[in-house]
Amino acid sequence: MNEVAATGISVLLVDDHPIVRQGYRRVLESQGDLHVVAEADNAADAYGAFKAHDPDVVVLDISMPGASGLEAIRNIRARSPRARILVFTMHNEAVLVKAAFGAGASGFVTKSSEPSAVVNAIRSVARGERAMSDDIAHVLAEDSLSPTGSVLDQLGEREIEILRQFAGGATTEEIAAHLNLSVKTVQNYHYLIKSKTGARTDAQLVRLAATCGLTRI
Amino acid sequence: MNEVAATGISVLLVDDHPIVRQGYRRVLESQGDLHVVAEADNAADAYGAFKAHDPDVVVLDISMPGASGLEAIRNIRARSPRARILVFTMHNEAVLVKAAFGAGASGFVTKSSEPSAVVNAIRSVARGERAMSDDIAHVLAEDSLSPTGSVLDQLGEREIEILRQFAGGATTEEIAAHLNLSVKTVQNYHYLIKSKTGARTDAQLVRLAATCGLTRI
DNA sequence: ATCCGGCTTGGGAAATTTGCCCGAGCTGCA
DNA sequence: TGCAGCTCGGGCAAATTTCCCAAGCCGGAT
Repeated sequence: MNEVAATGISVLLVDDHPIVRQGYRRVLESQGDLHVVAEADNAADAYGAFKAHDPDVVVLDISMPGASGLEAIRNIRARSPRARILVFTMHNEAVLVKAAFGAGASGFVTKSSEPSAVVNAIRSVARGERAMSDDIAHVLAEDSLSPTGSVLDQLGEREIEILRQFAGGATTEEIAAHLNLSVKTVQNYHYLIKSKTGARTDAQLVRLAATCGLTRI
Repeated sequence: MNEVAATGISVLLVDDHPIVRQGYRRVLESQGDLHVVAEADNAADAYGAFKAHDPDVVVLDISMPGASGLEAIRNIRARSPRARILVFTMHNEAVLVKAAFGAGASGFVTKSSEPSAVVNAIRSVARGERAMSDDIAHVLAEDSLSPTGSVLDQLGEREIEILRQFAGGATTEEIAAHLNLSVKTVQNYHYLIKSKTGARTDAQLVRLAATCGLTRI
């Protein structure tokens, strides 16, 4: 195994914007101990690049077209449980953070973070530690992170079905009719799902459902 | 007037993500003829920085918190009609592009563009030419041919901005705070957007925004 | 110059939904 | 047997949505 700790930390950059990758690359390389050994611009290529270069840390933006970034995390972790993945995105929704950690991410920093915070997060993740930026810690703190895995694992069958129909665009009445439930019960499930997943908005719920593959858009 | 053509092109960078600015700065500086003379992380500061440094080109991301990026473009152009503004964002929706040029932008390139395309666009804009990346030209071309305009064409600028933030997961209060509007007004827009687009559900609204490229999931 | 229409901004009030409490029946499991 | 969790719904105050309206502004048409 090539443990490159002595020579620095090798990084695989995954982001769909070329110039953004280019910028990150320069910022990271200027640190001295960080070396970008490969890049990928989509989730599908990410695992191939990971296999080919065995980087110490994968830095990836989960908001990419095509397959979900969460999928990429699961993909890499499933076959290489040692992989250290740092999610680096502009989103700071608790549901996404939990989903990312649930999928196997080692860290989560937002693009609002100072560059120094980002590079420190990379170093932390490379050492095997968990890392997150201050704003993420805040949203998670208010949310009381549950130690269970994927967000959907917290949901029962009924809850998932209602979430699917809701994210698909169905109204509360339609869902109630489809499932032969009272409107009140559907409303309660709606609320329950929100509190379980930490979504504070219907829109966040739809995004969650989409990132979990519950609905396609 | 300090025409700095002989010594290169001075650039003001406006983007709300520190590390992204840092990255752009390094990419641009490495070109030799491009010099980042100032940065701003929000629309409000952008004009101040513009006045203070009189850059040849303003490179700005229109998807920022606070006042809309379009607002910033109008702001700068209103007081300095000579200003050259290059919009640089991940969004590629035709309505946004048209709105940006309408507000006075000189160019529009997406973050999907190759770095070389971006720096060439900056040079073109500095020479007073109009510039846009290939993908933008493509969406504009298709848009002009399409008999059935996008659903988003029915929406005004404010409505689009609010839809984007809503679909991104922001609450009504957050949107109101971002745009300096009353909660009531945001609620009214929310309703207005629904009736205009025919969406009967928040979830449908999010899906609509996603299929129009207003938000990424 | 004037009017018309659309955008933007908000008020008001009724209708609906949310947020969060509760209990009850069911199942599986220890 | 008992506990835990899912499913289902009642209740009720608080918040939001829904829909109507008005006023200012601006651009285009007359």
